[in-house]
Amino acid sequence: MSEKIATIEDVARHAGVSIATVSRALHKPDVVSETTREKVQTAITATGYTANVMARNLRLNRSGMILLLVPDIGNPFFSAILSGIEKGASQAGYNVLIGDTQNDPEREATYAAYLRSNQADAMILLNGRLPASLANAPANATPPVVVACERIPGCALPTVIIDNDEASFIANRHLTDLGHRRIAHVSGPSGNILTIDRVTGYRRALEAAGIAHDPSLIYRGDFSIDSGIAAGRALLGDPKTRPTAVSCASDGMAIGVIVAAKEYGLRIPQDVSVVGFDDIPHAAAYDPPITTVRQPRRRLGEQAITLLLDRLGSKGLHDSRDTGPVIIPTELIVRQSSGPCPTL
Amino acid sequence: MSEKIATIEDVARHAGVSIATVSRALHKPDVVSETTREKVQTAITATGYTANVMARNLRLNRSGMILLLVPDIGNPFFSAILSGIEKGASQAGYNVLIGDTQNDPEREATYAAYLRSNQADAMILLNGRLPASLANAPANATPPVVVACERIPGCALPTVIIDNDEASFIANRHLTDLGHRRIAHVSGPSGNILTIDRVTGYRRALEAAGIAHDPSLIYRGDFSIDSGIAAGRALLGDPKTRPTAVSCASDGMAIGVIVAAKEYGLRIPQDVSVVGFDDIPHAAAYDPPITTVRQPRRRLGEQAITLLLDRLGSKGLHDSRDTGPVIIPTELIVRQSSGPCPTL
DNA sequence: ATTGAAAATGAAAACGTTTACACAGAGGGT
DNA sequence: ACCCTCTGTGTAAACGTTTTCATTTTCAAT
Repeated sequence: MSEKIATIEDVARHAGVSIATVSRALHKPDVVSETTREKVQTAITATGYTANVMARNLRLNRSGMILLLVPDIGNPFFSAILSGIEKGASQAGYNVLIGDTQNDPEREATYAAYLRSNQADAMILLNGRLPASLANAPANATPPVVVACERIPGCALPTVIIDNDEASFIANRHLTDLGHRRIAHVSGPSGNILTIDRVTGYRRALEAAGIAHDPSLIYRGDFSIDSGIAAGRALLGDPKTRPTAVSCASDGMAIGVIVAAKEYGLRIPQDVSVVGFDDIPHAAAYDPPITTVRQPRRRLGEQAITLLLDRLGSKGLHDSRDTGPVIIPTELIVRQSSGPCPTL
Repeated sequence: MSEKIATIEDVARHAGVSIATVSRALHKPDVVSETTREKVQTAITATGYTANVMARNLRLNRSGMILLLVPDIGNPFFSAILSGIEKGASQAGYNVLIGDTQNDPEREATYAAYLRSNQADAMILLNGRLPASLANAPANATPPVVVACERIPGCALPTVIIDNDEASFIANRHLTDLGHRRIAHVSGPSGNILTIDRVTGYRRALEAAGIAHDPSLIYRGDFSIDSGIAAGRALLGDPKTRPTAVSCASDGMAIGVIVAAKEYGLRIPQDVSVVGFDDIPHAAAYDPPITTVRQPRRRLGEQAITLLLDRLGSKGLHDSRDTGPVIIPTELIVRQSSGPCPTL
């Protein structure tokens, strides 16, 4: 009595037609006669038939799966991006398989192999590193891969990013505009392209204001709250060398810097201004609300999947002559963690 | 010159053996002779062969996919749970397909159909609702489904949860122990089982302290920061009726309540104590650091996948006589948002 | 009636695997 | 020499679809 699952053959037998007709009734209804279509329809409901997707995919040589490589699902930063991608993908009939790479190149390679083994039709990279198997792709037929979130230097794949350099420039210019001249920067981990671009923007802004670069004012964090606390303690401990403003490469680190500042009894923004990056939901609810660069993460995800679907839609030869990356605009959100430079 | 992908047949031809032997060399190495194994091995590297997973899955009638239904990927609350599940699944050779249901029963049904159509071997429910197709499953052979995060009343499926009632009881007893007698509760949306259980714990704690229940002290939120702000404004506006403590069903709402309290110039915890729920990373870095119930989310995910893999491992008949849900212990983390009841 | 095109259907090949079955050769015991 | 067991391999059948191609049916125009 073990409920065997119905196959297309069961439907065919039940409807008194061939399996080919059943298949056609489902996928090319216009080519099959009204009456048979109905017979098939009733047979389907009678048997409770659901097409075996794997068999179909084998035949069609596709998987209906889009592979999404993220460095860490646990990081809420990616949540909204995922959400945007998932929405677009499911509208187009694709499923999104999320691969958590933990920044491990081996895991990245494992997942990238899914493309070859037909487990995925396409891939979106959120982790800013190109799996080795893609690195030496022929230039005239790029694989169906889109890079999002972090640009990969020297990589011709379609890319969607924000202009980190410019966004950081604007955030730091906001501080120089407020009269600050001793401005520290808490960056991301070294090697990270985000880190590099945001440091560049920071330095450009200071230079534009005629401020000499002081390497001791750059603290290397890792985007986490804890590293922000460490940065704050390191930068704000000595009243003699203390900057009057700190720009951070993430909101989490900005929060950490503020926590450390409060430990020293410093008031934000009267004694020290702090700006963050990303505009996570908690930035607005913090005390004080944090001035930050809003990064439209959902939009970024949507753009990425749009780019990919375009790519998949137009089957055929694909030139890697890239039209340049798609740039999602950012916005400086001024809240109360930044204010005029205190007069000494 | 379009790089055709190598099949098992290419390997066989290249190695001068049959495809059966190639397959065996890969999956049952002990049954094939040393020399042929080597020949096959070199042939594989020579051709760059990767097995077509879809063909294998069709043959084996499995998908290697575990479907994970979440109400909203965009919600960082789930991030750590996902992460725990993903870890366990990938160790066992499964992939995790995340289905974002947006709390839409139709989408839930769509995804649940994946089980029938062989797109997924098993399912984990994080959304606290049983898709209709599973509701009337035969009692002696439950489908390979595990419920996590929210228990589903009257559902015999394997379940892993925290004891929300008891956790909420302990959080609120913490407040009564501090001498508070007028304690408000900011709950989740109505109908939600988490809401119900946490309200129950709240009421039990007050009752245990001999405090009469006052329905006007329960405010219905939706777990978000904004709803917490609204709750705070509603509860703390009138000095005459103001509670001295507020317990919240999420950390986000606790943050919102604190934001509102500060608007009224109230000090935390001198004027009003606030406790949260979940222990999200931001709870510890808030000002003041928030007393809350730590929910080991990663552990919860790990338990869920463990349960599921057990279930998958022991193929055969499965009795739905449930051994009762697995309960993950919680922990009250006392920080500085809660303190003694102010003497009037 | 006959023809011929158009419409509807069925038979069978393919997609790339795994595996049940059969079979050949190699020893080892009588 | 014979039989018997092992070991290693190949043949071919499945898995459930989609689709090409050929065939049948329909039906309007002669």
